[in-house]
Amino acid sequence: MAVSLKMSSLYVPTLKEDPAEAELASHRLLLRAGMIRKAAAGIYTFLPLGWRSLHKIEQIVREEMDAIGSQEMLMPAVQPAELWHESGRWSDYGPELMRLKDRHGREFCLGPTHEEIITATVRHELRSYRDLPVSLYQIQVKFRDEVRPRFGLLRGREFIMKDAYSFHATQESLQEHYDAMAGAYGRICERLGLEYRPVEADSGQIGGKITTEFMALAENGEAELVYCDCGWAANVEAATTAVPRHPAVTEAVPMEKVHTPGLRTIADLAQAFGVAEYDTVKTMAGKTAEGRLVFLCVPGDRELNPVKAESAVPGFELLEEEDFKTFDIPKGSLGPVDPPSGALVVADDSLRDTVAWGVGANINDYHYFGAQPGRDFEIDVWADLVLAAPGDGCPVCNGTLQGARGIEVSQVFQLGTKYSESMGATYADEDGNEQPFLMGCYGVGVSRSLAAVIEQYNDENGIAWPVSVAPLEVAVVPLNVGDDIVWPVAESLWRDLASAGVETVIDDRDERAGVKFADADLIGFPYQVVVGKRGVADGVIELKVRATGERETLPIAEATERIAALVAQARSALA
RNA sequence: CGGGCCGUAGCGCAGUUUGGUAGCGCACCUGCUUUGGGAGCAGGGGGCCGCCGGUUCGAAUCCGGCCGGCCCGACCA
Repeated sequence: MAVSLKMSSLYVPTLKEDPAEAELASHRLLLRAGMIRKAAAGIYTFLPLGWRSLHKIEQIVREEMDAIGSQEMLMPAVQPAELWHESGRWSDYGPELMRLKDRHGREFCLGPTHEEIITATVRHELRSYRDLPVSLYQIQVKFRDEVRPRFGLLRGREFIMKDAYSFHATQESLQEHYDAMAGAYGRICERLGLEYRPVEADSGQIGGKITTEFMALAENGEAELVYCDCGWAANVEAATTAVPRHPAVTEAVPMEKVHTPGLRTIADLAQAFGVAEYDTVKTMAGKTAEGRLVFLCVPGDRELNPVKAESAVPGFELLEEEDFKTFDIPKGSLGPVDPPSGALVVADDSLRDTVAWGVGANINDYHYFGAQPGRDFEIDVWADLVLAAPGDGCPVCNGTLQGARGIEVSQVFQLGTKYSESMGATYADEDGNEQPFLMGCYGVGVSRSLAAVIEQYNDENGIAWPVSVAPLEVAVVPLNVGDDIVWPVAESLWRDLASAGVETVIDDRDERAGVKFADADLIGFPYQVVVGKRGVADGVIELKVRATGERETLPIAEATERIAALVAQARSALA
């Protein structure tokens, strides 16, 4: 017997009008369909239907975790400050870490993630290489005090996450589990019905991390990514090898100084002189942690990737407005020729073969054309600096990259010994020597995934759930509740479907047909069974498939079997 | 943290410029009619106009402070 519910007694406060605060489809529809309500900025209550869908996502995650041998547990949401001091993150994490004190003045934080707790838990019990590997996970509420919560569940402060942590003696073992996790994450996305890409992700300030993000493709996604038909994909910030689409200028010409009054941008410059933007070179100014001035040269049509800039120049930061005054350099006319003394000049690898550069002259309102590296100026460091973009060549095959936006729904990480070393979590290896654990961590944004699904599955009428995440699978909609012919037919269909193992709700409210149809489409029940006078008189009901809008007339006698079969088929397609 | 905007009934909004004691639509309650795509008519209930202070005979409206929210950016990932 599966779930059978009555609309009349379900707490589903649907809204006819769009809430003013919601911009994105997922946010708007979660509110309108009565699935969530806001309690404070970035903090939401899950109402019964929202909770049902959320729970289904959790269950899928749980099954996939269990399938690769990770074990479920539960850690505290409130964590003592001492552990965060040990790892160094009490000071490193910044204001996103929500800190609080108990009545005795002891310091705690709300867990934004659980590396500290898990490492502290395990370090006393896992003593030998014989105990390894171990993989543990939990599904739990997390808190990050986001500067600017927005987009409903996509960027909340309180959110539900599955986080897993693994401990290994060898890199091979870590790699093996990491691969298993990545496989599980792919299956989770598939079972949620998400169109997704695993992408190479930002390796961050701490180099050498191996990490993959799973991106649900969405117009409104926060992340920009590039991908190729060959299967390679990357977050633009992390795409290490952008293969530019424009050839180098290989014909040397004399350097020429030109007056360029008022031309501050590459676009202005290119237009005024009738050249392409990629035939100029853009120079961005930044500084090192020590305050040394840095010039970064990229092709005129390209954006600088700040993440890459930082790996080329440790501690790199772009200049603020005041810095331009401090260094006394003309914003809009910067270039590598005669740079201010002491400045470090870095140029993008893609400019190596270009011999005629159109660059700023470091004199207000003047530029040089035809400047040649080695003849007219020197480059101190060559590095990969540009932000990858659609149209670039694929670094693995001969293809051309395409662009997309995505929502990061999950990420897998090889942490190495970062936490085990700082927190003294070691085991005895085969020779009896103490070694820090090799660790991996793996997160799935559960509540965020719910929003991501809706971003991909909605239309002008509401949500059109994939059956695996729908709060309920079938809605039986009797058009006239009081009718003594219609009602018994509807009620027995409802009971029979439930007996057949289908999650079914009956809309027993004394509402007009239009209201019921509108709510059913808004909430997005995948299959809607319309029972009306007209049909029942002919011995039939009407089945509507929410996703496609297709309608089919079925004899009452065959309806249960047919619908149960359709649901079963839809389930197995996402199993 | 910068820039823009907003807090008036459960929701969406008008009223604020020009001060005179609060209104519209939806929702809710009652009755009648209606009943296959968000019904019609009639009647009704619901407001510390975000909070505090000031100006004034009188403040939703003017002034100051605070709180909360939304959008863009910065930040974060």
